[in-house]
Amino acid sequence: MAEEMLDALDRAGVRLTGPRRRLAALIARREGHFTAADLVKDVGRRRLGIGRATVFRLLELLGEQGLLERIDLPDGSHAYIPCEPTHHHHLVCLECGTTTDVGDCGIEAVTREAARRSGFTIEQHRLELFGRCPNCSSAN
Amino acid sequence: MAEEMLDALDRAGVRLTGPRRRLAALIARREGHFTAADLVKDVGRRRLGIGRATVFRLLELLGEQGLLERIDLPDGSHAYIPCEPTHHHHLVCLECGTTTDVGDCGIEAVTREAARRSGFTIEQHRLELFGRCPNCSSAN
DNA sequence: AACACATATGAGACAGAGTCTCAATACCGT
DNA sequence: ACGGTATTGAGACTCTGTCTCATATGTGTT
Ligand SMILES: [Zn+2]
Ligand SMILES: [Zn+2]
Ligand SMILES: [Zn+2]
Ligand SMILES: [Zn+2]
Repeated sequence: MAEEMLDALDRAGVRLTGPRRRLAALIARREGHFTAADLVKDVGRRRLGIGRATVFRLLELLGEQGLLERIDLPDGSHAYIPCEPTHHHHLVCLECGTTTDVGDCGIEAVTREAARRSGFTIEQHRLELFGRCPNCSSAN
Repeated sequence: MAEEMLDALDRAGVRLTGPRRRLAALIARREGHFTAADLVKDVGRRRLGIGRATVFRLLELLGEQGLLERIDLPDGSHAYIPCEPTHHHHLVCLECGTTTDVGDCGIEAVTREAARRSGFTIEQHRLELFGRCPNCSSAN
């Protein structure tokens, strides 16, 4: 998982620096979604001495490579999800943060229909599903 | 449109104060989506002397009443759209900001299918469609 | 292995969004 | 008109994210 990110960075032609390697490892060991602040806290806790700016820079880079997707939680804050670089959507557990990928399942048909009705040209869409994962559902 | 908001506020049991009336009027005359900062700027331009905090407080109130929906633009910033309080989704023009409502068009089926596959209990979802409105499409 | 130079880094300043507190004010039922 | 309570504006504050710039570190070349 960390290797995957580093490979992608290499392919993208950027340098494989120490901070980037350490951050990739931190991201790889996280579960579910996380915020930039979470990562910064991890860095602090392990005294890695990596600057805040560097964390944000890497998040942006990985986002561009499609390995991280930024979602907007219902409370308005931003979170990241490690991701395959193909188009798909996310199911986010509001309790434990676990996420699952969801294939398009017919969304394309919905956007086509919306385009037809409205006359808009649709260029991108964002679908986020929130709820409880099987674990958290049963352990109510 | 402004009346609609004021009625809803009245029904919600909050006071119909001067600042709220003036803000409702400002919101009513906006077109397309707008940010909190846009509203604050409007207030400043017209020297209405309404504090920033009051603007945010009203946006939250109207959101709770379902008359305003907060969306997350592709660049990560938040914007508001005046809205009917029934569940639906938005088509946002990336060029001029125009928005159009879209009924569910089959989204429910998509969420049901996603729930079945993943075992999640889905509680809410957010679908945002971005593109160009008929005007902006033709005037390329 | 050392070099040269572009890229990346950390610190901290900065800008913007949104929240909070609190004394002063304005609404609204009586 | 009055009184109690909800609301207000000001400004402090917190948090997110960006920017700058002097320094450090990769990396292709020798
Ligand atoms: Zn994904
Ligand atoms: Zn869960
Ligand atoms: Zn709407
Ligand atoms: Zn348009």
